[in-house]
Amino acid sequence: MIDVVLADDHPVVRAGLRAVVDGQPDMRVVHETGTAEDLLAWLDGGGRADVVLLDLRFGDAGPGSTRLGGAEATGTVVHRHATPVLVVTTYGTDADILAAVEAGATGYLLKDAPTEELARAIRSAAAGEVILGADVQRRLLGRMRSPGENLSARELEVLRLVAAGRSNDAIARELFVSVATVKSHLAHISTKLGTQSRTEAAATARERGML
Amino acid sequence: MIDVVLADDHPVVRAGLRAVVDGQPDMRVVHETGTAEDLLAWLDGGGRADVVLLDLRFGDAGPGSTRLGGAEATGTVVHRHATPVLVVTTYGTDADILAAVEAGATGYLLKDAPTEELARAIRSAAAGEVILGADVQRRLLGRMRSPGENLSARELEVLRLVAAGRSNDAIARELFVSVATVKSHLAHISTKLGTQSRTEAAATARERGML
DNA sequence: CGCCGCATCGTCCGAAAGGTGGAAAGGGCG
DNA sequence: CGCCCTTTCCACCTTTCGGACGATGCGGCG
Repeated sequence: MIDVVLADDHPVVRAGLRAVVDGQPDMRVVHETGTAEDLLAWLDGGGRADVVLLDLRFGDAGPGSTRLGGAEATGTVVHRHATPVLVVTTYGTDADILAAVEAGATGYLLKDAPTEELARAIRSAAAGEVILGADVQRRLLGRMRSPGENLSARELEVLRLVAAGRSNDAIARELFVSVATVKSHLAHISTKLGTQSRTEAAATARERGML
Repeated sequence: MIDVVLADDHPVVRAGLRAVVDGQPDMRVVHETGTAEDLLAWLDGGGRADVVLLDLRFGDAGPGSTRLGGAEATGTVVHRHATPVLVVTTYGTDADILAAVEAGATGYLLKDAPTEELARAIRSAAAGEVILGADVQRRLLGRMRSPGENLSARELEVLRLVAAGRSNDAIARELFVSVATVKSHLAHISTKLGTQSRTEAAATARERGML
């Protein structure tokens, strides 16, 4: 019997995951929670599980929230409790997936995966295997080819303003530097991202979840 | 007894909605589907329902897909079958909500709404009342102030490509028109959106969920 | 029928952005 | 101590954009 913990802040999705798990003869839900804190408290309090199903977008509500994110929760669960974490989320940007995998997630699935694939993934995770959905793997491979993300803090700052639609001049005034500096940063950014223009750089940044 | 139809392309979410509905003594699921076409076919074939729970992001997969979107499906269901549609979706941009409401949706909820609120919304929808979540109402009010979105189909097409980082020249070749036309469209777009540059227009478009 | 919105194209010109090739100052590291 | 990276800045030049006109044809609407 595989003991599963559900960690998702959407009640509906939680109910759906429960329905899938309960529909399998060889697994059951032993705990269900809507916050990362609660999940960790339960595990710290002696809770035992074979697999944790976790929404990566845990606590995504506000920018000022001090709540734990899905990636941090994943890392803590994996390292402190040696429990496999299967990340199940709705939309997956490249950065999301990478963050989950780097945090030690055992698997990554999108919520539109068929229930049968989900059940298989849970069994694999419980057995310690690393499972990534076919589309996820494709994304990761495409992602690896492009070196990306060696951007310095300053460059990222500039890139963010570019993606917000500011002109070089506006960015220069906002960062208290000259236009030449902004252009210089932008040139470096485009080199690192392999883009041809500011707009393309902004689009790429968004696509990779770097904003 | 309230007869409910589930229309969502995420199996997990569908299972969750079913669990919520089945947990209520006064309602039941009479049909469940993952595509808008199937939903319409079922209704056209004589299927009767008191409420349709529908994911707005129906068939959001590819740009080249000929599948029906959630908004179109909503409009068809409401007008052809006089059945209340309760839109339940994960992330709701202003444009999404507006599209749903304009298409005639009876209600709009986010998936992170508590199950009890969802059940209440279903009863309200079945009774013909229009129910919008508190946060949704707040968004709508803020949305009304900005004029926006009188963009023509062609202009939107151009805007999408701009947001994807294409140059005017690339867009012109992609749409089989001259660069002058692209610039003309772009000028109109910036006038309508009140933006000063292509990048700002792209940023605004994203913010308003027009992509 | 005229008017308006839409889509298409054109020219001209100035402004913005991008590319090239520097340079200088500071920090970190072997 | 040199070496590299980051950040800052400069000048020069080319490409691209954006604004300001105008012009055509089409379709809907009163």
